[in-house]
Amino acid sequence: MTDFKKIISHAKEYGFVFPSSEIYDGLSAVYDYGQNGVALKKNIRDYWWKAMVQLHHNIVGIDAAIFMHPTTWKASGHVDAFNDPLIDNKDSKKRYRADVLVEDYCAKIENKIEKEVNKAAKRFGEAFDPQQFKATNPRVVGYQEKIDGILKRLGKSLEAEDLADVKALIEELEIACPESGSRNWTDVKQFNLMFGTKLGASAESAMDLYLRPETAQGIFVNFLNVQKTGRMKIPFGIAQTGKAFRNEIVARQFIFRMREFEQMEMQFFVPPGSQKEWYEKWKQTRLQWHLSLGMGEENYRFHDHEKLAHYADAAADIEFKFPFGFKELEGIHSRTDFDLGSHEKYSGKKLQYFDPERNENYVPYVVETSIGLDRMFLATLSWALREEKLADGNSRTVLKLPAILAPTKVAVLPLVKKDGLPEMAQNIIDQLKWEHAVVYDEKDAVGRRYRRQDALGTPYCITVDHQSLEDQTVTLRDRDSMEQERIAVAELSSFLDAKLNPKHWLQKI
RNA sequence: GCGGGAGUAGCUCAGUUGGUAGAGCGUCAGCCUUCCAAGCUGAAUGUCGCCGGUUCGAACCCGGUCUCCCGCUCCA
Repeated sequence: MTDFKKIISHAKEYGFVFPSSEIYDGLSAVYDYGQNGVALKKNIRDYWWKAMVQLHHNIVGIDAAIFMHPTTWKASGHVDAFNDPLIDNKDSKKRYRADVLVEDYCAKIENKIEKEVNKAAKRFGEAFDPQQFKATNPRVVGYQEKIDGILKRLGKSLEAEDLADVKALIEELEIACPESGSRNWTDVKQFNLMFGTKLGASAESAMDLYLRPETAQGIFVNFLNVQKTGRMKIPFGIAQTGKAFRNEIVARQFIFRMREFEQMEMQFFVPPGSQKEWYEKWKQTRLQWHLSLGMGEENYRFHDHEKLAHYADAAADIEFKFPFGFKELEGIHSRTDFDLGSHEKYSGKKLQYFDPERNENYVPYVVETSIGLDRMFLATLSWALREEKLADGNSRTVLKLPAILAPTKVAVLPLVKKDGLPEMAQNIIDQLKWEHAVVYDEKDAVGRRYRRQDALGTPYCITVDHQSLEDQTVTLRDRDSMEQERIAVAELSSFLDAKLNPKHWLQKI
């Protein structure tokens, strides 16, 4: 069994992640978080929120709706960039954008026109008028009419979403696969990476909406609301966590690429010209956040984008070493003024900031940090899961989650379930539960209960024995070292605080 | 989307030339009272992914379909 399969079955067996709607055979690339998974996920989210919002005086949070005005996605570029008519060649197995194939075909005809024009220019010499030649030469006119006809028909078909006609066009023009020369095409399919839905109860009055493909736009459209009501001064940031939806053609690798996923994003607004500096700063700050969890410096690396998205002037990923290799975990993008500028254009509203230091208005530049919460969850889980060989020859399955993220922090175990030990254990739980996630277990030998907690990632176990009744001390067992120490019940709270208070973790950033 | 592999108990997997299902671990109850999973007794849990076909009879053969895994492809 591969490591990755082990992680998936461990996630299911111990209540972290279940396939969605499993009793109906599941739903492709959709997963549910179980009782332990939801706690781990929430702890990751909280840790991020504390680091980003609570610890930065100039970063505030919002929670924007998943539904947004449809024009949002025109402005963001998603309607164009996320919406492609695709066609596959059955022989070469290559996939192309159908409209690009047709446009390339037209470009070839245009080359022919150019050749005719060049030939004529040579023939007629100085007196040659290319415009007149193009308008009168019957061959060139014929070419041009053909191009116009094709593009008009293509435009019409795409507008009407008549994909059958797009295919018919490709067949009529006898367009062949550039790679194989084959004309054996599949039907044209519209791949819209955004999920569509309807707002409004009756069909006539309904409005076409999309589920947001990224949370960032909810921040951009609220830029002025937050800036004004929060009296925010640039540079400042707006943070948000929430679900986003992408209709991925291929969604794979467990929760790594899902169609419904959760992002943790922060958009940082800076004066034009300073974006490079802030981009570098946030790259380092975000890496430090990851390193503070102690999952090994060697498991992270930066990957700078060479091909930039339409909105960016610089972009890098923080990649993590997943069981299937280094993959993107978080993106740091310098988004320029693209988004705010575009929303200005489409909305007709000014999205500018008056900078008292510069004494001028401008559209701020944006540096974005965007981390996939589900990916972070997978990174943590896959890093933490170990099959450990012990000195005595036995082995154990242990989830070495960073203690700050563990779903359960402490298990309290009576050594035996009589003689008043369960009662004392319950008393300890009643003391600790106000601060920490605590569980009780009295079933089976204590060694077995330790191993159960290991598999769930619980960092500490407290065992109550007969001596505890006499002197109010208990055994404290550490998940990672498996070492035990005797500690007074009265000291438990301060011990746990020293280990589990987020302060001690966040100070490492 | 293409190619390969796989779906049997919560998990990992057996299941003979077709004769209506098993193991280990886990779970639950009880006994034992034990500080690192392995003591004892008992119990629950399966339309063998789903639909159809062949057959007297299908977990097994055939067709379809769904889901998952790996590789390609794609990835604003």
